[in-house]
Amino acid sequence: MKIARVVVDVPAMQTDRPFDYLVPEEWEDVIVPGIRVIVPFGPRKVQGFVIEVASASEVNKLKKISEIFDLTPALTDELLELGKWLTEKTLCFQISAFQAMLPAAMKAKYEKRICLTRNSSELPPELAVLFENTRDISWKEAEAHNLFAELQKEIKKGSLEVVYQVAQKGKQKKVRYLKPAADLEALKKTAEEMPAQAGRQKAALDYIIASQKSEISAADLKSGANASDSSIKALVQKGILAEEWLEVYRDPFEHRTFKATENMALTSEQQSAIAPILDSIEASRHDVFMMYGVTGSGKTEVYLQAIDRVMKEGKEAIVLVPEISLTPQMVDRFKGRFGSKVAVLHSGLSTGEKYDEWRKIQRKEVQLAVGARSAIFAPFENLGIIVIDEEHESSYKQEENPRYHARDVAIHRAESYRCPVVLGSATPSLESFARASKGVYHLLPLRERVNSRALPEVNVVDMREELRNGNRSMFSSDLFEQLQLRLDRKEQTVLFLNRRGFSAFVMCRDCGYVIQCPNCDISMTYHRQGNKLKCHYCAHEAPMPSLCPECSSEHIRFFGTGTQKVEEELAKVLPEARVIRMDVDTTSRKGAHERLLGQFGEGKADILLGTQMIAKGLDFPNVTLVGVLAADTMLHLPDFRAAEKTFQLLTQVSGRAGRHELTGEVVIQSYTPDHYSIQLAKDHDYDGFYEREMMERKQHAYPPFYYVAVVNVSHPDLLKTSSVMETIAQFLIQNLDSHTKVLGPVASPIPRIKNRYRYQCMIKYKRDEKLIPALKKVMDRYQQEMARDELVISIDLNPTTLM
DNA sequence: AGCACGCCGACT
DNA sequence: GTCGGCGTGCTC
Repeated sequence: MKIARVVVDVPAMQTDRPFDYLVPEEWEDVIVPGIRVIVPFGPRKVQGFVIEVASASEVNKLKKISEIFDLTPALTDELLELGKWLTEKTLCFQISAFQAMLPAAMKAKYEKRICLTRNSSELPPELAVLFENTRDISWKEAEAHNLFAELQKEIKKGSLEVVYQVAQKGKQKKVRYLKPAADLEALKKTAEEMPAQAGRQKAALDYIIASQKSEISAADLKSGANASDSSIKALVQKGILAEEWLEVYRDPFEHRTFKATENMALTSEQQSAIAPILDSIEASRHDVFMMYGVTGSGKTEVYLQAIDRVMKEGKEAIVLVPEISLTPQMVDRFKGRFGSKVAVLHSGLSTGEKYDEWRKIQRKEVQLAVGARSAIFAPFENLGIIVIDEEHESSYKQEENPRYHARDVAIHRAESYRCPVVLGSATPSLESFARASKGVYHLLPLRERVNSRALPEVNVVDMREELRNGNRSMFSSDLFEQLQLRLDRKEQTVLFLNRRGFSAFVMCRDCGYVIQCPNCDISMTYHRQGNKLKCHYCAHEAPMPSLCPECSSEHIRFFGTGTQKVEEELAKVLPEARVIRMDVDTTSRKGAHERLLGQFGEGKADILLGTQMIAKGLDFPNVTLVGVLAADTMLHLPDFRAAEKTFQLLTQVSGRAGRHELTGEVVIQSYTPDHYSIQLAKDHDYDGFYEREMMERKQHAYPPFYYVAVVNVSHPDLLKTSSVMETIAQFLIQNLDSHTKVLGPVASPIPRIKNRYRYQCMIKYKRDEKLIPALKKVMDRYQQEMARDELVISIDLNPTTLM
């Protein structure tokens, strides 16, 4: 008998290995690597992935696979290999890697039920009641009745049985279709012979005949022929129509049309950028290209034409975009060029919609997947190119296990398919640009804008100066004048507020007391709606006090600037301006994003005010002014990428102005206007920034000169946390290469979240063979404590944030 | 992760 | 004597 090696859906260190199962003979042909199965595991049943089929096992008492979950493998051989690679690269469980590669709808759902084996009359009366109308009840229901002892007795006796059900979270959507049992001619005859009182039924048949279709959905029949359920039922019962449930895709773009576009003529610069890409497509060569092009230099057109070539060769393509729901304009461009050959995967879709888009890819009904980070796992089997737009974006790094970076996954997959990867950005990450400079990646510069428009002029305003001149408002006189000017000229403005690390905290002006979350060492954020305080880390809420809890002073109020406050302020100083505010509060509802942007695009507002989410990809011709209210808020975060992130953000935001005929201007307000990241962003000088920042990184031994790994420890007890971290740090110092630096341990930048204390230590290394084994050993050493105690240890190789 | 098994304290 | 508390270890 054949043996299947199965990785079970139990994310724990002890079960992070394959278990062997017997393959029942009738399934020998179906059970192949990548198939999901249900297997008995201890007393229960769990889902598992078959990763290998063998002919012998070292274990002698094997159990049989109980059920098959897939007819076609959920994971291709390539993805199975990729999963193994992910496991090693990110130190996650194999099962977590597999699950990360599949849509959430495919995750298993478990239910424990109690089932009647014989007759309810055999049960004691208090139990018999529960099984009066049903043969099985859920365990939870039984638990609620508090009849444990009785249940246990009956289970032992055998009149009741515990069953473990395994299902999938997401379902396929099915729609009822009706099909004539005979051919059309016969149907015509049947319709004519219909008794006179069956008018509705005849109408339905006539409608089907007129439609000329061999099958018709029940919904169509109801609305088109005004047929009722009863008349349809009658026709089915008479055997005239046959009922059939067919799978349909949920279409997230049902009510959208996309304007078809054709390849555009390329500028000479675009041509020299695309030539080497086409070359490596033709030669089936794996190359990584760093397409470094200023905003408006036409990167997307290059992607589109390279993809077009790939598709003409019968191959497939993946395009990653930062967070696609933020840039409907991007979807439009791909859908416009490739129409129904595109699957879109992004967070704005429901799990069901994502599942359907994924299955289009699996069934090879599309050749292009456009999506956010996880779209990198699109189950294509003949990839011809992978494009990562805005390559520097931090959202390409997953912040939960498996902590992978989509760029690394892309390069690994492209190696297997011997196809090119194109990284595009106006502000490449230092890591990628350094590789391009060294010749590891091919640099493709696009230095001109397609429409030859000059980049917008950027003014940096020193807010300290404003304060000295007696301007205490959040708008500098320069920004205010410019705003006024746009209003007069009927042009639009984008106002950007970077809220990170700068939300509205509440402080007492008399004693300086700042209200903090009782569970987290972080100040609470003031929310205007409901006059409430909220903790952004644990969602704890508290009413806004009218007196200081510390000194009972009345002078307690909120500081800092939120978008709501800016909106109020705008209403005061520019009452005639129409403002659209975009932040978490106004965009939480589905489709709110598109709606608000649509309104702004139609000119229904003068000012678009928002947070990070408006920094990306917006392209409105009438926007001629971009204001950045506080440029330096994230400059002071404890993060070695702070300067890089600031530069990227400012450059990106500036790119929103004057993209078309009208020239644009940018006003950046800052309390540290001389910082190089701000000054160089003002001059649109990426090369200058790159050189300057590389010096900093070299001096402080940060990436790209060193790799960084961070070990995080958290526990409800402070002493426990620090002592575990200390032990780990000592162990690492003793067991790593002598060139490797172990820094810390220190308390994390946010020392406590949800009543758990947090410590971390940073490892800087160049090449250290001992690192992964040492980290594995650490996890191994603490696995028991992590399972029993509340200890959590997490490891992030190449973190993008240290918070 | 679940779940069973097993070894100690406080009860009818 | 037994019920049930949770620490320990296993799952093909």
